[in-house]
Amino acid sequence: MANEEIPKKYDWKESENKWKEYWEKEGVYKFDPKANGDMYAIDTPPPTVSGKMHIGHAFSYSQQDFMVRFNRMKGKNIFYPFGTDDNGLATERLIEKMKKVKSTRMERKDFVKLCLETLDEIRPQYIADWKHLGISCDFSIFYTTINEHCQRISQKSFIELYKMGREYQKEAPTMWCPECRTAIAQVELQDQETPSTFNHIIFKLDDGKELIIATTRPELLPACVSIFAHPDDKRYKKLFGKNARVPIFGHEVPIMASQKADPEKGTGILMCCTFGDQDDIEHYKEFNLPLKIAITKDGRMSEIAGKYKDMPIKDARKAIIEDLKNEGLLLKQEQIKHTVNVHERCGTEIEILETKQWFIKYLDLKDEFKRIGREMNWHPPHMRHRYDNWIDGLRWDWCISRQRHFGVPFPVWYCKKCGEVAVADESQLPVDPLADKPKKACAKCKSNDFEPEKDVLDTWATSSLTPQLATELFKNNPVYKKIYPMSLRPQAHDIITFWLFNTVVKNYLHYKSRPWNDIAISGWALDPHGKKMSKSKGNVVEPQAVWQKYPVDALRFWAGGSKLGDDMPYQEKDLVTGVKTITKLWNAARFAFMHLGDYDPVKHADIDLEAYDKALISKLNRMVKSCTESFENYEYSKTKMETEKFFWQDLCDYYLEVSKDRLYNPDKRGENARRSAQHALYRAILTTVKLLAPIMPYITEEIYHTFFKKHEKKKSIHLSGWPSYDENLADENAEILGKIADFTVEHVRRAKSEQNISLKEPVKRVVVEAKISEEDFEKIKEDIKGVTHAEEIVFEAIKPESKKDMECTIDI
RNA sequence: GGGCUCGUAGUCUAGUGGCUAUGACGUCUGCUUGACGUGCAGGAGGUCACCGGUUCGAAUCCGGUCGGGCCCACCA
Repeated sequence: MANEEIPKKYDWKESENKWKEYWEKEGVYKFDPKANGDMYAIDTPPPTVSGKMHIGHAFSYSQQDFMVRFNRMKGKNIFYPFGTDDNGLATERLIEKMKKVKSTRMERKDFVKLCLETLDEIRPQYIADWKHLGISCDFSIFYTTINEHCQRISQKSFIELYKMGREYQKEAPTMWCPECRTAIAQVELQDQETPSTFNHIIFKLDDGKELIIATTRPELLPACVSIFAHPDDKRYKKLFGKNARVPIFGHEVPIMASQKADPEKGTGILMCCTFGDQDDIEHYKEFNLPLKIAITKDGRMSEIAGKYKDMPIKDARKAIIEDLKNEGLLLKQEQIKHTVNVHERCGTEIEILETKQWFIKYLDLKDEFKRIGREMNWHPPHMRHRYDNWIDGLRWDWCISRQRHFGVPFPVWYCKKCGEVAVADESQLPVDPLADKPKKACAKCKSNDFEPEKDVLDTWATSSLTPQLATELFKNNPVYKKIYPMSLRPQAHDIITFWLFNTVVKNYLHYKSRPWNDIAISGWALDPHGKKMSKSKGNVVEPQAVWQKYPVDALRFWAGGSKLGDDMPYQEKDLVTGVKTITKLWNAARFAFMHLGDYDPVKHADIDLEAYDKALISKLNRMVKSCTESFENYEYSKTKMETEKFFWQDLCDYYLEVSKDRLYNPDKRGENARRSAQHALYRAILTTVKLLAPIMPYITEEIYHTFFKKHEKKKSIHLSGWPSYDENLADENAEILGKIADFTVEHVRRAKSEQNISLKEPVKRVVVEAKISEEDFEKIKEDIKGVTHAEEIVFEAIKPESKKDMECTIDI
């Protein structure tokens, strides 16, 4: 391109649209199953299609993309699929709202169909945000966690684990959300601090004596089945074996001893209800207590609550407290704050109900899961502790059935005659038992009369299969074997216990192997004050609004500023810095090419370099080495920092200024001096742009095409190869000379600044003292003279034994 | 209560034993330097949370204290 055609300003909006389209049209990120090079396969997190991309997504997806782009430039064969997560409650709610329907009033098949159709409509717009962010996925390797492909894999997984004996169905106390009316798993619990009242309630003994029990949940009184105190508690020892009468409800319950009772807590004596908490379940099992259910699946009082029947839990609590007061059975009330478990989707306090559910048995495998955890490389390493910590705290088998309408159906029927479980045949997957029939008669009694399972699978039972959902798209291709285990699982730290752990579980159960080699855990984007963003606080920043105002590259540049795993405050000023860097890159490249003229990197490859240029190339070469190492270690922020510093300080502030004399005045300095500068400029700008390409894909592509493509010939900078370290370019001596030159320039600049005079003003005399030979100094003398506009430069050698290394005196 | 993690100029941040503690933003003073004023040059600004220890030497290692964050547990 001729100089006059190069625009003075970089138009980022135009550039973004142009390259986004070009990358797609040219298949720059297309996976090639036949390509050479080591495989680098990414288990891309499928974002929930029912939401909008938020700044946290922009943050963490940018970070994973840096690493992918680096590996692509390194020549690896990139398998980078994209999926959307549209399974589960979030989608169900969205479709109900959008289409004004109630899923429960529709046939499951019809509702699922409506979901799939609606999702197909809204998905392209949603994915467009990810494309705009510059994520270099091959978007044609695509799955949605609810489509037929995924349903088939998910159901197949269920069938396999069932046949292995890892899945069982059981009537058991289960965590239940009365709002969503479904069983949930331990991982879906969330803590919430809630104000509550500690009620001291009077129970009567046979002999008329009173027993004071403190509880926050008096509505569970009808479900009270026993009373416990610590075996050594002197206050209650004599009561063991006796009965107490439950106030209002009047039934008698035994008073027993339990190690779990804490004499220090409350009144030291507690009531056991079926069920209020974990301990109740354990007491229920240990003492073989009766089952009294006070709460129904929709969060109301059951029949045993008598006159409180059908009341919502909280109303019943109030009414019972009122009645206790009236009967003089409420001794006192204390206001307390305590944390309760709520359902993470809806914030409703969970209940423990006895229901029939499907479970994956895995508590016996804790050590194996931890072993697999140690087999993988965690970045940063300490994130593995969260994983171990979670496994240590696991107390429930994985409940995988949900009493919902939308999701992957259980491929299961029950024989009406004998109750035997019939699982679907693999050939009929995906299957909906509500509409389809088993292929064979009942294995036990040969009956053909079946009852379908209505429940759907937990959404995590499917999303824990993302390595399979993606790789099985290439099941019939020889490359299939090379993709698994995948190279990388990138994700944020909040779902280590959900997605990451569950994926390890499924992959272990199916293959006894780890799903990935590396794990990269991103942090969160925080508000400018380091606080978590949330809609209720009103401090949410939308990436769509950001890239209206700033280039996407600037947003990614910000995301590249934090170490992997660290949270990062979002500050608009960081975007401004990004914009400045983009402008500076554009201008520096423009400057370089204004002066490159007929320079040809191939034809002029054997140029005899000037000392100052050798210094630059040597430094650049060292930087390539350390940037590569940083990237290989997932430390993209180090690469960014180092490159940025080199570019801004070494290259722009010093090199470009020093080289001007040679570029503008070839008559004075000679043809070789000019060619040498051209060579250094070409290499330095190209290398810098390549090092920043993973972080800022748009501006670097623009610069590559505008200036370098005619020489470099690759169709994209992102396929142009990562710069390689060349030992032969290391030149320690040249770097020392470079340092002396820069030191001198700095001193002259300071002297001029102190005198408030322009940098282009000449100075009379500069005396440089350094520990080099006169001969070596001659190699940089003209460069120093050119940039400082010194009329006279005098050199004095410092003796090797002297303490100081260099000195500079200026005579203005 | 347990695990992990962090505490560095007004703000964000680099730095895991060794020159005068890094960079950016902000601030102050200059400079219309033939790429860029979205720029250039220069300056001011820090008891590296606190206490103690190891060491010739500590922001960095060890112990403790205080404070923030995340996860888990408890929820009588």
